[in-house]
Amino acid sequence: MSVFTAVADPTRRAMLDVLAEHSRTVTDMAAAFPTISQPAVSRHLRVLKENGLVTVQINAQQRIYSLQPNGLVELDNWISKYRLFWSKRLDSLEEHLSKNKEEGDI
Amino acid sequence: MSVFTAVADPTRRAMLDVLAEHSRTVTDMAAAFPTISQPAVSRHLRVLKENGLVTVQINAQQRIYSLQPNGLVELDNWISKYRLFWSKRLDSLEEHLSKNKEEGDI
DNA sequence: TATTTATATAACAATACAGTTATATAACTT
DNA sequence: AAGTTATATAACTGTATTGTTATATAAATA
Repeated sequence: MSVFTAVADPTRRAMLDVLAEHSRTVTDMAAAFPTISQPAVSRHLRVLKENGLVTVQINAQQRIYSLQPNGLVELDNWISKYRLFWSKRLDSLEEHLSKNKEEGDI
Repeated sequence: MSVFTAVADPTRRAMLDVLAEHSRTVTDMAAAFPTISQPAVSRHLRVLKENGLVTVQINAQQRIYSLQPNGLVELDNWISKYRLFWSKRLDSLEEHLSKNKEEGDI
């Protein structure tokens, strides 16, 4: 699986959002996602871990999961190829707008 | 389906790469992806279109697909929330490195 | 030591996804 | 008009994904 697949799931994206606030144990995460079972939470966390999106610290029986956005850097690098395209598009829009500013005919 | 799911598929990401060079007809795209059938190509293009990643122009029987990275802007906005995190991490790494520069004990 | 707490894994069911072949649709060409 | 070209859709298959419940594992507590 890739980091693209990892963030394709809306529950996992929500989990990253929650972990962005602060690190949490599995039990805390399960409480934050009451619509799914604890095993489902555990498996989502495993996927996030396997893709470098979270790290785990052991504390007695607890596992404390923390955001670790390494995997997102990879995603960001991929997107950066395309960033050029939308800045181009915005440039030509701006150009168009400024050209037609006086004419009010956008 | 979301733009996250749209780019989760490696074939669709490759298609975006190809379209980033220049716009192409479905036949051209099918030629660029000889391992999958034309209907499969058509469906991938449909998914990309539904998620604002490509646009279509009609020319007789041909459909000319072009890169239209609107959907990627959405993805980029989502990531930007986390960009803060890895710049933080890099900052503390840099801090650590400069602190220990003279000591050679990274 | 027996019980409780915290988490992970196994086994399974339902759904989603990507691919296939066959075929429909629409426009151009002869 | 008949045939060809370009693309999309339908129907189906295999596999992946996500969820469930039951259970295993390991550490803390009584």
